[in-house]
Amino acid sequence: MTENKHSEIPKAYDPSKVEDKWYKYWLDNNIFHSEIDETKEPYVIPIPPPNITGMLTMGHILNNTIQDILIRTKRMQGYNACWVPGTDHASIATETKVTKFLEDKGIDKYEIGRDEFLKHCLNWKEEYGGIIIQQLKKLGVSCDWERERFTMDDDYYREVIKAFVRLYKEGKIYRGYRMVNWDPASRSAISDEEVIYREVNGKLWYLKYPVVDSDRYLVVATTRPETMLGDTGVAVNPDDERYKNVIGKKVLLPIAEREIPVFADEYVDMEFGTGAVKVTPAHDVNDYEMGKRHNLEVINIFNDDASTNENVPKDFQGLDRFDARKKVIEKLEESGLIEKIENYQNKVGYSDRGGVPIEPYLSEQWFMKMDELSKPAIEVVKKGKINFYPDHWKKTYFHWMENIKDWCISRQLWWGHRIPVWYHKKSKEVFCGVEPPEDIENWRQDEDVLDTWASSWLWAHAIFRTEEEQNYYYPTSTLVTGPDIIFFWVARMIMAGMYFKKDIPFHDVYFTSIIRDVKGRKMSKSLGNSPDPLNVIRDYGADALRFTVIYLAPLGQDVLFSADKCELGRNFANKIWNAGRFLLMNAENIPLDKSLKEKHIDFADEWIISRFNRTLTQLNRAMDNFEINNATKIIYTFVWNDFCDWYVELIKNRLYGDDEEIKSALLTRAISIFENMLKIVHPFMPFITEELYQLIEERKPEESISTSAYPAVDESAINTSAEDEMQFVQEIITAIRNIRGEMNIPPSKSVDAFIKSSGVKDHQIEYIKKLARVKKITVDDNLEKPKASVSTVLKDCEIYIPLEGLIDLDVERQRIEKEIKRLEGSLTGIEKKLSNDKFVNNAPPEVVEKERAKQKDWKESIVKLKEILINLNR
RNA sequence: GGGAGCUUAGCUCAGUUGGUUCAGAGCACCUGCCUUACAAGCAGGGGGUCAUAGGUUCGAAUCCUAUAGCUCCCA
Repeated sequence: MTENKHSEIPKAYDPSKVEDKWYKYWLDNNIFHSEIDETKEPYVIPIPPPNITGMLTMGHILNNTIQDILIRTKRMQGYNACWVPGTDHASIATETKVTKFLEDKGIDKYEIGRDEFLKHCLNWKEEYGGIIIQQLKKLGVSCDWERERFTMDDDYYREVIKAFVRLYKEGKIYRGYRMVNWDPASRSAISDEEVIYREVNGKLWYLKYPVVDSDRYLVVATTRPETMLGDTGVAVNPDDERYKNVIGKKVLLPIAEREIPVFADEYVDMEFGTGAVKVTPAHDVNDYEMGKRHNLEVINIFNDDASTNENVPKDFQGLDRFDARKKVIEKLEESGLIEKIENYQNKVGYSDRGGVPIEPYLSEQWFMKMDELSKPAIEVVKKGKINFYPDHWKKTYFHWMENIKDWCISRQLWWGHRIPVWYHKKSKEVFCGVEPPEDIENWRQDEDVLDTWASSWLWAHAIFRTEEEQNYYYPTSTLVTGPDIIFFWVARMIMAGMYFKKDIPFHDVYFTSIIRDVKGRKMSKSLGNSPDPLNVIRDYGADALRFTVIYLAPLGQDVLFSADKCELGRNFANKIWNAGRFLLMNAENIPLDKSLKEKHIDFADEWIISRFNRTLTQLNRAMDNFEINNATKIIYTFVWNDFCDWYVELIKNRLYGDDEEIKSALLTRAISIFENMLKIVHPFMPFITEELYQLIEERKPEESISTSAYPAVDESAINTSAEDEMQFVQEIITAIRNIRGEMNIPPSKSVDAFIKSSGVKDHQIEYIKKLARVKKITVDDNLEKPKASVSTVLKDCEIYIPLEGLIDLDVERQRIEKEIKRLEGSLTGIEKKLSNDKFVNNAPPEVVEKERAKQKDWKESIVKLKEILINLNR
């Protein structure tokens, strides 16, 4: 036993005194580090690398808590647990941030040039990029920090380049002049997945285009009047009677003063606007396709920042696209060429990162062919080699995979993996290689970098540096991530795994909930509704936050979170703390003796051991099915209801008795059960459990609960008869407490009880006395109801509490009548059922039997209660 | 337009294979308690036609269909 004075253990658990100490201890003892060990099965989690520009959010808390619970459980279960942490370089986000950072200092990115800018990026990463990692440590996560990776680490960088070169050489990557989603803010292309559509209240302008050699106008409706400067045609539906006579004619495009053709195309929707649409091949995907079909001229009117270029009339050049819109409208209005303006709601694509509307823009980009890459990735999920939790995400996955389009992987940015392609300055030869061409002075490297996801899609294997490590740790075990990146990352990682490693990247994918505020709104900085997790940890403790957030997060459901909900976890931590405090304080006076652990066992001990093993069975099943939320509830119920509410109370009689050996045996056993309980709580609440584990006895310096053996289920300890007996005793105690409550008898006042039953055994009586605060209990199968007593009827058991002078006959009558009414209601239901031949004949015999037994019990109880009612005045 | 998820106590949510031990938990509420682990606590209590309407079944919160409302994804 340790020398600590347990009576000095504070009454309330204070996480701030505990958490940092144990995190340091775990790191100092290298408990989270994994090395190849062929004798052990690896269990591996690749962290979803947070963005280096990011700060810890509640989403990260949930996500990483789940990962930590999984990895800590497996570690204790003897797996070679390896959780690889890291960050991703977040090309656009970081470049935007650093550009802004430099601007604030008066430095222009384009003036200092690429190399200088990249130095600033690295500096910025050194300074700020590790913040989120430091924040994560406060949560207690057991990542293998020695393995921390960054998507721009030299060797990771090389992996990305090697992957590009291989895909290029195998014909999976090509360069093409295409219409892409252009983000004018970052002046870069982005992928389809990075476009988010927002409903906006816009306008629909009806523009009048004069028909050449005629006095009529053709009216076109558009949401983007400024693009008219790039119109090169007007389209109508071939079946549209209204316009049959203008097909083949020309209209004079206002402002630009250009004659453009009117043509027919099936694509045109007769119902939209006037049925005639302006066609701008350079700035609309559908118009581009139409333009190709009809050989229209393609006039690009925008620079890469979406300002108007030299292809528009002088007065209109150099304007931002929204200023250009104003000016076009003004000009057309002056000329009387606007028929009308309607309010119009439509969806506009915005850049996920840049936050501005994207511009469909023609440019030279690099693409990855996805059709063949997707096939094996679809297979492995279909065949169940990879499982999704919740399973229904498969549908979303398949839908996207089966309609997959080529992936635009080039970005016009500097921060990222630069495309390993060189163009010969004279011969225009193209070279692609991991190493640059030898006569580098004759070559010019492609300016673009790769989409960040084209680096992080290699994460599951590229986090391991050597071939041996990849062979041992890959495929990884479980990926825990948000469903919002199912396409960006999960799907692409599966494709990368199948392509580069010929094997799945992970076996299970757990899709987490989305954390919202109490009103169900998404957490956002602008709303200010996102609590800072570090403040929550400071106020409630990391364990409380972890437990609460998991308790609130059922699989596949959103979580409505506010910091004060952490009282749940804090109170639970305090409950565990005080249970430990109780046991340890007793251990100051009662010597512990492990040789006595199996001695002096009575049914209460058998019951709690049985309950523990049953709980463990349920817990294991929940964890196997990734029902982590359910797991917290199973643990909570056992700890609070079974162990604290009942078992701790049940052992007090014996613990305060005279038999020293029994006391020793009992306390040793209780502490041993408590210690096992701590172990199953530990993955959820690592700090408090380590603290208590270390207080229980002097441990060796490296002996942590984190690496202790997880309890195994002992089937033989599951004892149904002890559980039944305990349930009977609990019912009696609850019944007496109920009477006390209803009769307003304070706890300080003890009562006597008469129990008419043949089922109550002598050894149960002391427990009933203690827990129901009864002074004297008389048990007799034939006893008469004592005078002036309150009664209650249980199955095979009547209880009388004499309360001379305290009984209000009306209250007592009402109490009994209410109980009779309740039972009669149940009885009516069951008798209806039993009188139905179809039920009796069709239902399984054991169900019918069960119903009959219930019917009998309730009938008997009603008879007894009625007797009591009749004799009430006696 | 296509798809996914949700609707159970005042609030937030559990409820695995249909069977009155399955109508539950936490919070909130009411009553009584500072009972030598814990007032961040203990004991007791009230509260729900399981969104609506049909259907399958001996039996439906649970399975099917339709409707309404909310959330999200894709086009």
